[in-house]
Amino acid sequence: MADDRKLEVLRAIVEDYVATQEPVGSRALVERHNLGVSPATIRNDMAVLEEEGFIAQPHTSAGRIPTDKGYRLFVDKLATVKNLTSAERRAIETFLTGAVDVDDVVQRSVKVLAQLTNQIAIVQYPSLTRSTVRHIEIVPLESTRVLLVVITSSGRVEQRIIELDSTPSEILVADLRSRITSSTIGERLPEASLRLADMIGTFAVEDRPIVTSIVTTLSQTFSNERSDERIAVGGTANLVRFGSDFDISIKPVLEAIEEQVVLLKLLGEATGPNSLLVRIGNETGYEGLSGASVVSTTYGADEQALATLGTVGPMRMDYPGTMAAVSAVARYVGHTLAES
Amino acid sequence: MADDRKLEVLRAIVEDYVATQEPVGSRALVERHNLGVSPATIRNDMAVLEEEGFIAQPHTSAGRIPTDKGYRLFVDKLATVKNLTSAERRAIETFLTGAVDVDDVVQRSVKVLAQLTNQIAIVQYPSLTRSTVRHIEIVPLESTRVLLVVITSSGRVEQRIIELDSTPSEILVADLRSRITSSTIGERLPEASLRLADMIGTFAVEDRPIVTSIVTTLSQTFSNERSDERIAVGGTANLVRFGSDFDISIKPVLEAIEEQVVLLKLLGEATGPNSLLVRIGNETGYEGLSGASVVSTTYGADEQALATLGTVGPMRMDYPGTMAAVSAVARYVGHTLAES
DNA sequence: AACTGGCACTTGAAAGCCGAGAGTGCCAAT
DNA sequence: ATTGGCACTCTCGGCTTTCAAGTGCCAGTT
Repeated sequence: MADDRKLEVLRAIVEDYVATQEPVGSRALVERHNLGVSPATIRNDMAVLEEEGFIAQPHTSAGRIPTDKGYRLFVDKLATVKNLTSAERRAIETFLTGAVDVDDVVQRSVKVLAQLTNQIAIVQYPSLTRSTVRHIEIVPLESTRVLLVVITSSGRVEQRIIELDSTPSEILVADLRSRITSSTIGERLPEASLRLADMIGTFAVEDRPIVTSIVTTLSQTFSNERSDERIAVGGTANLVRFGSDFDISIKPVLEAIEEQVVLLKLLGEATGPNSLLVRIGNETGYEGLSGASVVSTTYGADEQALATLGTVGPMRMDYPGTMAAVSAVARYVGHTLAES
Repeated sequence: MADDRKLEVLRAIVEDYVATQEPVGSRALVERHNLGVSPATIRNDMAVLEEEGFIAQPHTSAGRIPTDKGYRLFVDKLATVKNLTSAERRAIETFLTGAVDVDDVVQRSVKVLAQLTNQIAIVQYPSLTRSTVRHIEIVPLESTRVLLVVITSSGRVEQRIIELDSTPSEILVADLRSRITSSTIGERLPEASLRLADMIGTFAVEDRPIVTSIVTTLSQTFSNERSDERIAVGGTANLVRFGSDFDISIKPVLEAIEEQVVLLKLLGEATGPNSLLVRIGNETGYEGLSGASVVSTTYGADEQALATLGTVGPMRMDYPGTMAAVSAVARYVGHTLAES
C-alpha cells in the first residue's frame, strides 16, 4: 500500500497549515497538491495519521493540524533544506561586515536573524570560558589603582580596575606582566585561571599582597560567569504576529525573554557545529512556551564553539526557512568574529 | 459657584479611572469620595468638564474617562507627589549597590524601575559626550597592534584596538601617552577631541603616521555617537497587562522599543535635573503610542546631567506613583555612578 | 485490496435578538 | 445652586438560529 503517500500527505498538511494558519481539510489538500487521488482516499490516510498521533483535529469536523510529533517527523524526515536567496545571503554579509566590535556584531546578528525569520532572535555573546587568552595587560593608573585588561581570542575585551593596598613598583608590574603573559597566552580561560593560582607562591613575600589581589581579580575575570550569560534579543515585535492569532499567549514568552536564565536554557546545548537543534512545542521544556519552537545552533571562530544563537517562533513556523537562516547567520557570525 | 469642586471632581475621576480601568459614573463618584453633594450635581459639573474637553464618554451613557487634556491638568495641578514607602526605597538601594560596573548599574536600574512601576522602563547609558576624561592608556600589543583605553568620569571604560603601519618605539608611546594625558584629563569629551586634533602638528614628521592614527582613533572614541545611543529596556512583559485591555495595541509599542532612535526621542530632552518630563498621549509625538504616556528625567553624577531614564506606560497610569519612582531611581543611579 | 462518490452527522463560528443594567440629560421643585 | 425623579440611550452578556466546513462510513467500482 502507498505508505509513501501518507508521508506525502503529512508533509502537505504541515506546509499548508504553516502557510495558511488554518486547519486543512481533505478537499483543500487534493486541490493544492496534485496527489492523484480523491479526497476520500486522503481521508483514509488522515485517519491513519491521526491514529498514529501525527495530526489532530482541533474540534470534531474541522480540518487537521500537525501535532508536535507530526512536526517532529516533518523536520526529521520530510523537510528539504531550503537555500537562502542570494539576496538574503548578501544582506547578512553586508549587515555584519559593517560591525566595529563584538558588541556590534552580536547586535547586528540579532537584527538580521529577526528580520530574516520574522521571529524572535536570540544571540548569546561569545563565551569567555570557551575562548583563549590573546593578550593581557596590566596598567598602573594614579597611585594605587591598576587597570587590568584581558583580550580574548573572540576579540572580546574585558577590563577591571582595582584598588591596591600600596603602589606597586614598575619593576614588579613588568615582572608580573611578563610572567602572567607567558603562562596564560593561548590557554583557554578556565585553564589560565588555574595557572594563575599556582603562580602566587613564586613571588617574593613582600610582593604577595599586591600579586594576590591582581591575580585573583584576573582569575575572577577569566571565570566570570556573568558575562557568559550575556544575551541579545531582537524581533519581539514579531511576537504579535504569531501571538495574536491564538495558541501562544504573549505574556509568558515576554517573561521568558526577560529572564536570561530561561533564555540560556532555551538555547541549550546545541550538539555540535553545523548541527541544528530544533525543539518543538513541549520539547523546549518550558511550560509557557508550549505552542512555540526553538531553532538553535552554535557558532564559533574556528572549530571551537563559542556560543549559541537561534530563534523562538510559533510551532507552526516555516522550519526549512528558519533552519536555513539560523545556520547561515551562525556561519557568518563565526567568520566575522574570526577576522576581527 | 464651586469651581474648586469641578477640579476635585476631575481629580476623583482620574484617580478612580486609573484604579478601576473603567469609566466612572456620577453615582460611584459620590459614593467613593465624600464630596457632600448628590449625583445630579456631579452630573452638572461633569457636563461642564466635558464641554471644556477634560473628560469624555466612550459611548453615550457610559461613565466618563479623562482625556489627554484632563490628564494634563491632573498632572500639572492636581497630582500630589507621592512618597515611596521606605521598603521601596530600600529595595532600590540594595538592588543598585550590588552592581559591579556601569553595565550592571544600568541593567539593574531598568529592572527596578520596571518592577516598581509595572511599566516599561528605559534607561539610557551614561553619555560619553557629557563625561570627562579620567584616564587614558596606550598599550602596545604584539608587533603593530596597539590597545587604546579611555576611562571616563562616569566609570565607563571604552577600548579600541588598532593596527598601525609600523611598530611604534617605546619612547614614542611614552611621549604620546604623557602628552595626550596632560592635555585631555579632566576635559569633557568633545573638548578633549578638539585638543587632540591640534596636537598632531607638534610631533616629529617621521612619527606622524602613527600619531595620526592613534589620535584620530581616540578622537573618534570621544565623539562616538553610537555609544551615546545605547539603551536598556525592561519590563516589556508588563506591556501585556495594559495592552490586553484595549486602547493600546501592543505591536507599535514593541516596534518602538526595538527602534533605538525612537526610544531616544521618547526619552527626549528632559529639561533639567530633578525636573520630570511627563508627556501624555499624543504629546509623545509618536503615532503608535497614542494611549501611552512617557515619564522621564535626567540623571547625573554631579550637577551634570549624564543621561536620561524613564518609563512608558498606559495613559491611564498612576502618575504620582510613577513620577515618584522615576525620580527616586534617577537619584540613586546618580549616586551609584558618582561613587564608582 | 485499494480507491471513489455519496450522504448523514457533528460542530464551531457568525449573525441576530432580547433583556438587564448603568448612566445620562433634563426638568420641575426646593 | 442643588436635588430627586424620570424617560431615554447604549452596551454587554446570554440565547438561539443558521451556515458551512469537514468528517466518517458505506456501498459500489476497478
